[in-house]
Amino acid sequence: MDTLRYYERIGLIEPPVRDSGGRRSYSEEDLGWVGFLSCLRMTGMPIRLMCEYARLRHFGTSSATSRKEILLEQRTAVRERIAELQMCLSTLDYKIDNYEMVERRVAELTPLAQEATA
Amino acid sequence: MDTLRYYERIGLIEPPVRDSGGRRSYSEEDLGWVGFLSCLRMTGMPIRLMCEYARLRHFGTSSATSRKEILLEQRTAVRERIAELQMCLSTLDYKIDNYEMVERRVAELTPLAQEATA
DNA sequence: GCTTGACCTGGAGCGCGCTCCAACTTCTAC
DNA sequence: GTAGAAGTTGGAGCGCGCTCCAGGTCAAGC
Repeated sequence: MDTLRYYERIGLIEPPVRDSGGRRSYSEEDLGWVGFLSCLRMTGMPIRLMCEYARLRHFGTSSATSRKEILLEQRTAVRERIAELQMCLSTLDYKIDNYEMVERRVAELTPLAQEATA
Repeated sequence: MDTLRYYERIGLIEPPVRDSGGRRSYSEEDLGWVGFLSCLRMTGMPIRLMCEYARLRHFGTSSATSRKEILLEQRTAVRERIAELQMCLSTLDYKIDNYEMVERRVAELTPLAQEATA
């Protein structure tokens, strides 16, 4: 909510129509756009670039190529990010395995320790 | 570099030994740890949690389980993040396809437009 | 009529993760 | 020996993306 107003302020979304009481009333189209925006945000696209994309929208099909360009770059970035995360994932797997080995070793020693303190 | 000093200040890495001139000289072990830290950062783990993890390291094997716990949670988070990114990826694919269709449609119309202005 | 609660406004504040600064020392090359 | 690069320090500053605040307006329920 605060975020929507923030997006509106920075020109990321068009001011929606208001109801009789002056409240914002988002159309289906607005909501679709907001949904796409949050998708872009999730991919880590900086707000600034999203603003650029939003600005281009006003020019209709004549800006289609520029907008596609932005999305293509973002897609590449996302793919790289996924690859990066998968690398990290295998590092995590390795570390976790290590800890499990440590735990098993400790489990082997514990009964002895218990005897010693018995 | 500034980042390493920052990490040192907040206790994420141990102060490394210094050379004769007072400069930091990171051991292989230091570097390994730093490497793992940047892996964790890449996964989006907040610094605060990394500090907690670093703190636990001091207790040796007795903290193995807690540390494993942290890594397990992070692994889950990373997997979810990857899934999320893949969702976004297909949205991007869809949008990009759309733009390509728009371009093709424009390409079909352009020759006519050229004739019109000729 | 009156409370309550959700929304409105402009603007300030915040948490994160660095990143830069000025002033200083130290090593390196010429 | 001297200039310049590359480190050192504590501390301030910054960009991002919200998020909260005080004070006001409006609509609905009792």
